[in-house]
Amino acid sequence: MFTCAIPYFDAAAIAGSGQCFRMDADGDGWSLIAAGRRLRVAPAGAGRWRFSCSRAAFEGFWRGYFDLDTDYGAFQRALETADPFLRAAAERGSGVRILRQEPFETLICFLLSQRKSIPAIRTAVRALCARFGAPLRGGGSAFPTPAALAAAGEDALRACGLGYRAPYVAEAARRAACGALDFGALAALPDDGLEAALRTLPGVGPKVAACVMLFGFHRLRAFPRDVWMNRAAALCGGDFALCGCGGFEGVVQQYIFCYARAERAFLFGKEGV
DNA sequence: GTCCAGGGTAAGC
DNA sequence: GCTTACCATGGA
Repeated sequence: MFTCAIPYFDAAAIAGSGQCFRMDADGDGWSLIAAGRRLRVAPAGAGRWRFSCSRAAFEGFWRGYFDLDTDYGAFQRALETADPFLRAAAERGSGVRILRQEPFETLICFLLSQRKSIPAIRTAVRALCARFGAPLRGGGSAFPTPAALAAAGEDALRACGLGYRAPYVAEAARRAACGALDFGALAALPDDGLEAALRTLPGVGPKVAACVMLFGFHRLRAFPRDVWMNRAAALCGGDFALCGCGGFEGVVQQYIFCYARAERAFLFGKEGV
């Protein structure tokens, strides 16, 4: 066990942010599996959080995973002078962090996310991990390796609820397994080069590419445009006033996403979405 | 049963 | 260039 105070960190906000799909409510906290490691996080009062790992594991892995060395206070301060909508979003979304998830897992999750609800995505990801991921001591499974998914076959992927997205996942897994898709090389590319490379994959369009860039490669300029962004932008005269947010547009997007979903009735009317 | 979901693609204009 | 059917299936 390791307990510490963390500013601008809220496990509930992260679990509901839609950037990860393996963080499950568990009693008064949350359980998750990342990079083959299991963790439970729970509030410990007064801005403190309790992690079910050693201090060494926290410092060696989870600190980076939760992006705790990035100053989100600076993002919050920069948004204090933004327009009222972005200010409200920043206040509501404070505590969200851009996780440093594995690129392959992020790619697969957002490939299968298209035209799916978040609960449905979680179900599909759970099925993939249960059938093709390596079991972990103490329960649960790691996210499947590229080789495991490449060998699965499209029918077995469909059986996990992927539907017409099964060929997309199969092809991405094949390219990753054979090395044609080299995540180390991708990480060295500038933003535009990375986006272009991702979009050579079938099933990867502007939105999925932006999600993989933001959540899998920590490119904070990426701004995924989904149905929630379009709805929210319509309330802002067509688009957001992101001037002043140069360099962390993706963080702002997460704030807007959390705000729009949490306040959907207030923002869009009770009979809307 | 109906409707929609963290979209992408290909066909048609 | 921009619009439009269509894609499978789980959840609400």
